[in-house]
Amino acid sequence: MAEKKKESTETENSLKNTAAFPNQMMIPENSFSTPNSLFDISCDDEHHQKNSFGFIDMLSVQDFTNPSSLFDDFLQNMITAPPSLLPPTSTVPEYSEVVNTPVTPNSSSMSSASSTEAAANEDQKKITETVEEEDEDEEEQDQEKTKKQLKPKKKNQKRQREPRFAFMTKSEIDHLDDGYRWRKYGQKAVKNSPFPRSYYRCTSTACGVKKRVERSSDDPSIVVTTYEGTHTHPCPITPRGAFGLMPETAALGGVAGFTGSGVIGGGGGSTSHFVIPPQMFHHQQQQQQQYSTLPRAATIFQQQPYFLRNNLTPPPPPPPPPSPPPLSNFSTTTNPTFPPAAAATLFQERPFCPSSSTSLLARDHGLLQDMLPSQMFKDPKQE
DNA sequence: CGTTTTTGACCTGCGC
DNA sequence: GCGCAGGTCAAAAACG
Repeated sequence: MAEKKKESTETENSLKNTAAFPNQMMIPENSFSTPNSLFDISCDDEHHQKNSFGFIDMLSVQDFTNPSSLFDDFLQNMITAPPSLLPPTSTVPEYSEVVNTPVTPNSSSMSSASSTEAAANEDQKKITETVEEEDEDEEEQDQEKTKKQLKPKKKNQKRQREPRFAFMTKSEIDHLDDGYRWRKYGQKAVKNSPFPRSYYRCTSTACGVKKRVERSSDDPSIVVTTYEGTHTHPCPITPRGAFGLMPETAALGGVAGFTGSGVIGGGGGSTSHFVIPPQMFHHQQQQQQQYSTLPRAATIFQQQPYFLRNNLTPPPPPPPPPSPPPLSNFSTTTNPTFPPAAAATLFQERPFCPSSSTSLLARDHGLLQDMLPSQMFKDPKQE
């Protein structure tokens, strides 16, 4: 009810504006419309070189220094990765992001992971500088929070930032159901955008995960969701089957509730594809093996196209396939019993696959077959 | 009646 | 120091 009210008002707003996410890019809808493009990009050497850390690049400006975050392993990989695999920072826009697989006009979606906005990036930089201080202050700050209403905060205490993870979703629904329960605690008008930004907090006690939801002023149909923090509890919605891993992975360190790239089908005809860095995902996979007896989830990453990260003009999209399986279709229809909004189809990025694409593909196939249409796994070259 | 949303006020950080 | 913008709080209202 209330949500619908809000929805309607924001939808109204959405008709008016443009221009709030200059740093965010959309990918042409057909750029990933085929399995071919979906899976081949990651193995392209040139792309590989430049794209391997696309997501990482983006996250590198995030608060991966937070020792309690799932970015720990991720960061380790970052640090230990051969320098040659790390793209020169100068070539990577600060606000790059991953966008993938938009599908249908109404239910198409895209994901992005980024620090989302200039402010966020600034924050992250500051975080990096002050992370040690923050670590020490964490407990103190919790106490501080309780007092803060009545007493002024310490001036020298910088606000703690959790790792952020943002993605864009093409959806009519602002607040996508990701399986967790959120309580709205604030709403603010955003400068240069007619759309308000909503602030949500995980309702679980002791779980400080926050979520910001705002609608892109560039494209009102796009909802930008920014997660901040790490869930410390299982997902309250525990769908059976492949998606059962969601709560676990989330509890094990998935940023703010989703475990990787995936598809969220909003109840109202929206889907969201989101992506996490491969290292992160591998970490989670390992964790899953340790903790989970549930079926594997489909796990596919999608490599981020170079042009997306570097603000380049996208190359002409590949010719449309004879009958490309609409990604949105499988994401919203292949698991009818699963809460659509909580569904997650994971896309695995494969930055380190120059010579092992076959085995990786095979592995992915095993993971993917849980939920992707069989034609999705056909080797494009065999077609 | 418990939970969630709304909303104005307040706080903080930053740029000028 | 001041103003602005983002973020948060909490009382009140709405909802189930």
